[in-house]
Amino acid sequence: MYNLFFQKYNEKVPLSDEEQEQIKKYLTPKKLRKKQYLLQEGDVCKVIAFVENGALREYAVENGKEHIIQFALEGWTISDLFSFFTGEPATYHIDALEDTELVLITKDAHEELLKTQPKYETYMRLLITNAYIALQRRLTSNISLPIEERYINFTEKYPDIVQRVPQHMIASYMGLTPETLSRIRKKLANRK
Amino acid sequence: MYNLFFQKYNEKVPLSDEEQEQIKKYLTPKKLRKKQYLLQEGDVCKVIAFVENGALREYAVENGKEHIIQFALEGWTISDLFSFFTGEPATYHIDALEDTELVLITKDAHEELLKTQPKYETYMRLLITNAYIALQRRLTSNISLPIEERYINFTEKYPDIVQRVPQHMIASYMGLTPETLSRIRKKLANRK
DNA sequence: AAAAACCATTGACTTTTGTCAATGAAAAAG
DNA sequence: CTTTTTCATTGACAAAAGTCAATGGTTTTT
Repeated sequence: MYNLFFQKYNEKVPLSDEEQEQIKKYLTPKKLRKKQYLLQEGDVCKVIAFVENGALREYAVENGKEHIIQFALEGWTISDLFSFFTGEPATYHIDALEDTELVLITKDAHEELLKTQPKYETYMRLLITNAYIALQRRLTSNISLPIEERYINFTEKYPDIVQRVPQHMIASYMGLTPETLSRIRKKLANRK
Repeated sequence: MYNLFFQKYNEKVPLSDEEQEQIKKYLTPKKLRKKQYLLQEGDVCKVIAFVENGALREYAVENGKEHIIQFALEGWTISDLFSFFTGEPATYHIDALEDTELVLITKDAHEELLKTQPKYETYMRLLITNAYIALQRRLTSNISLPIEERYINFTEKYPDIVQRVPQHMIASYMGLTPETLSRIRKKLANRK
């Protein structure tokens, strides 16, 4: 059940068996059906979710339109960290794009782990550092690259997302309309 | 010299006087003249820099054009974290927009502090968490809000940047040409 | 198995943004 | 103090992206 979670954890911070057992006590498994919400805007985000299996999206709704800010496939972590840390209402929705298995760290578990498990703080620090770096690179390519390049980079970096997620959601993630993305794909196909 | 640095540090993680003295040993002060580089693309980023005084920008160059990805005024922290943590060549430039006073944490200092000062890891974790949340909100508004709103939000959130930084740099930060930003400002002025 | 919902593509048209060039004002350099 | 350099604005035009509407093919639901 927690295989992938601990595999990724150990890649960042090697754990002894005892430490692993200790941490396991604080984890909560959860299954989500396709289209089911993990978080709705306005609710307080009470968990950090690790994806063992399946796919999720995180998105904001503005003027009735959905703007996807993140996907999460197996091995990824997803949450509304602002809401999680401040206790303020969430500004994002998170829901499942496929039937999904999650490992949840609740806020209480998070705080206990920080107190009792020094390696958990290191894990969190590295997790967020990596997320920050990835986000900064995404923002940079958003600002500085032409859309064709951005789409090519995306398909090369996340071929699994391209396969499993509808194109209009990828358009949303890139800040485009579905029509525009469709036309860009056509242009790229003709290049060859 | 390190006043603001420790003020911000204590806001995140309260320190005893001894801890503060201990940390001080690892810090390096540095002054930068306007237009001077802290980091050039291709070099390895060896420091995390805290701004005691002055202003910096971090930017990528693509097709001969500068794309600003971050500003840093006093109280802010700036670095190319990807390069800093991996030792790979930096993909960004950082230079001073005004004469600037910095507090540097070198890579060696960083690693020593992590080993010897538990509160330093907490400080880093919180620092990066906040940076991540801010970046995610910026990306969200980039994708989901019309440019007028984005500019208004920017001026409300960072009035000091608007005052101290040339407009064409703010345009760059927003992913626009200077002409477009100028027209947006005109449109907003006429609204009233 | 049939009906409904979802999805990608395309065309015609509108709106937004970028590009190029010119101007005048302000700031920096000598 | 004078000369450059930098900067913001504007106009005319080109390119890019969005909007609306329609089509046909999938997939999902019943």
